Amino acid sequence: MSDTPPLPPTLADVAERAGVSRQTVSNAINSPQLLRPDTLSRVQDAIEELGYTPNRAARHLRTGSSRLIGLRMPAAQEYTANAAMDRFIHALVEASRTAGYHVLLFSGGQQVEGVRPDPLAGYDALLRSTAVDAFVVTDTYLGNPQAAWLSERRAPFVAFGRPWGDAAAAHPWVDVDGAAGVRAATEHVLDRGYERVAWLGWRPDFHLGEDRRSGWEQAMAARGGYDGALAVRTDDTVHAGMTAAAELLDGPRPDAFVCASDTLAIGVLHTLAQRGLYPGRDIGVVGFDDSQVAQVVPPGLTSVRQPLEQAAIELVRALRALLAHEPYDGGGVLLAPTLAVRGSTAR
Amino acid sequence: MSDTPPLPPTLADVAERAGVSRQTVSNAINSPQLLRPDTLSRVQDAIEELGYTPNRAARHLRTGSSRLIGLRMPAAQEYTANAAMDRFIHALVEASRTAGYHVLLFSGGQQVEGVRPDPLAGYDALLRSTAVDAFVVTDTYLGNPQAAWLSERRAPFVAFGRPWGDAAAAHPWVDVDGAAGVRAATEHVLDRGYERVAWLGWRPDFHLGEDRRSGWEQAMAARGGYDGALAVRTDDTVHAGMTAAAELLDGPRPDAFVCASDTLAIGVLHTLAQRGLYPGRDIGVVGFDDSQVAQVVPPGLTSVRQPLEQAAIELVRALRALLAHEPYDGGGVLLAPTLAVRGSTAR
DNA sequence: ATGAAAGCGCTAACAG
DNA sequence: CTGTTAGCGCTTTCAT
Repeated sequence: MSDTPPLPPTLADVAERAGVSRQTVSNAINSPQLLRPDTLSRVQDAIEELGYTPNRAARHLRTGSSRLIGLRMPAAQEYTANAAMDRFIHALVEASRTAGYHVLLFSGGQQVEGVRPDPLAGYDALLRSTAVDAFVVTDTYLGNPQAAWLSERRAPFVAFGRPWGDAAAAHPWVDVDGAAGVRAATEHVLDRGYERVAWLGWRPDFHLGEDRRSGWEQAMAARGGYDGALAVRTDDTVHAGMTAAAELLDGPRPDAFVCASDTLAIGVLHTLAQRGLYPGRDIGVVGFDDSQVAQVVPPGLTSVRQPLEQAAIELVRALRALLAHEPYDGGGVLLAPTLAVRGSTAR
Repeated sequence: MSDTPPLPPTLADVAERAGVSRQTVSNAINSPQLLRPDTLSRVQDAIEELGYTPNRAARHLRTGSSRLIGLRMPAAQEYTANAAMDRFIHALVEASRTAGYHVLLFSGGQQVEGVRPDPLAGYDALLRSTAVDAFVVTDTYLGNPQAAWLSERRAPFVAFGRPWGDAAAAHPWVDVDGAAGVRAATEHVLDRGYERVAWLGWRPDFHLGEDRRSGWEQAMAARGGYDGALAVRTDDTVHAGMTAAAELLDGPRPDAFVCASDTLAIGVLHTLAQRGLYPGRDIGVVGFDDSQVAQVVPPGLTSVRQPLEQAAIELVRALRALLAHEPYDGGGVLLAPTLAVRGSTAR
């Protein structure tokens, strides 16, 4: 470990070995059709023998493209079941790789007690230093300034999440149809023989939550079972889910809960456990996100699963179009979720 | 969205505005002590006004440092409770940021059916293209070729995980003392009044698992309760945990389980649920990793928590020393885990 | 089809 | 303390 690593070979090294000029090597890599077959293979052999890979800094400096996509990494939320970030990041890394990109992670800076972290921190510096070619923005709730701010600076970005309520938004986006997922979940529960299906959702200031709620309402109305008293909106915590479930069970007596998140659904499971009720057999429960928690908690939590791998592929596709300066058609991509059925809806 | 974004300002722009040469601006950024206070503040004002940030590609090309740390992102393991990656990545991003680094994520390539993915894929290309300054390597089980391979090429890297059994390994590492964590967990269980404490671990070919097991053995022996029949080694799946727990309950009748992972502990909870036994009150259960699952599953799973934030800080510290070519003292950093106590060990 | 020259933005070395 | 010069490795004209 004492001496320094050998310097990687450069274009010039390859050129010398192949007996051609540096430009010819560059062409062999970037425009191979310009070379005569024999020259090309001679150069390729030299590249192979030397283990040559173009220097990214030089290429970046020259072409202006870093082949890096920026993604802001939010702090892991503990004591919730929102564990989808893992899967999304991996999917994005994979999808980026096939397009010749890597993912650069950054964070919004230290969480200071009482001070709301600046969601723009990080974006600006990366943009001005040309560290990334584009961003993938994940938290696009209404009022989040990122999209507007990035648009203003004409920074290339694609959002995972619709520009809720912002009709003026003019950036590409990919999202999952939560309403359809909840509708399918509600229909599944009704098909299983549960009748009084409650909705356990978020406070109405999130469009995302209201969208999901509409799926429940549609399914219930279509079967003639809609009852507004069966819908509750609360915070996205296990404790809030527990409390809301207890109140519903004491009031309008639902026999199933469709929830806006796995976190809320877990809250329901807590209340059932306290009352000696068994998920599935006694009360049906459905979550949203197909977290690891849903997958392993006894007896298995039925949950709406987002197609994150597909979403990542669509995001990268949109990014490539954006970076190739293809005209943006103004539309987004809406993907259909699936339902992972488990013990909590087994009667 | 039609015209191109304005080009970021360069050193020359700042120099012109401040009425100095480019080099002086560079000095103002990299060696401010060389400038006269008034010149410095004039340059700083110009930087501020123009919103200048050094171009990373140019800096990288010139200095040879990308200020990027490479981390391989493994695929999320579904149907397990091993959700610590999220937390670790965020911690690493945070720690890197304070040191002026960003994290570049890459993956080992597509998982092909039946073909074991090459753990070296990705490392080589990033190294030769000088895309990253160093790597953080996370899966350092014995027989994993990454460490040896990287050492051989003199690639700077730090491992999160000890070089188990490889006495020749000469790279910096940071790890968590699993044995101590399990020992504390076992003592906690004994203190709570459980007596026949079983060990539910992994197959013995992983040093990591044997290390954790030794913590259980030590604690049991110290209290005079050691019984080899109470130890089981199996695969790290929920199902294996279920089966092993059932067999133990039918055989040597333990009244508590200390497990090598939250995944196995969840398996125990499944078996308890099937038999109408209540975690904590009837049978104590402890997991390892303090996953989201442990945090939210009713009635809460007591679990050994790795200090990942601290680990990330130590990893970055080691990385900085390595990149500054400080002599490596040959030692590693071993961190003490904590125990998150929850309902599954409440009597 | 191949080669020569220029320059992306920055910093290290040196001159004033 | 400040300015000049050179060059990191690559790609993009433009000649040949």
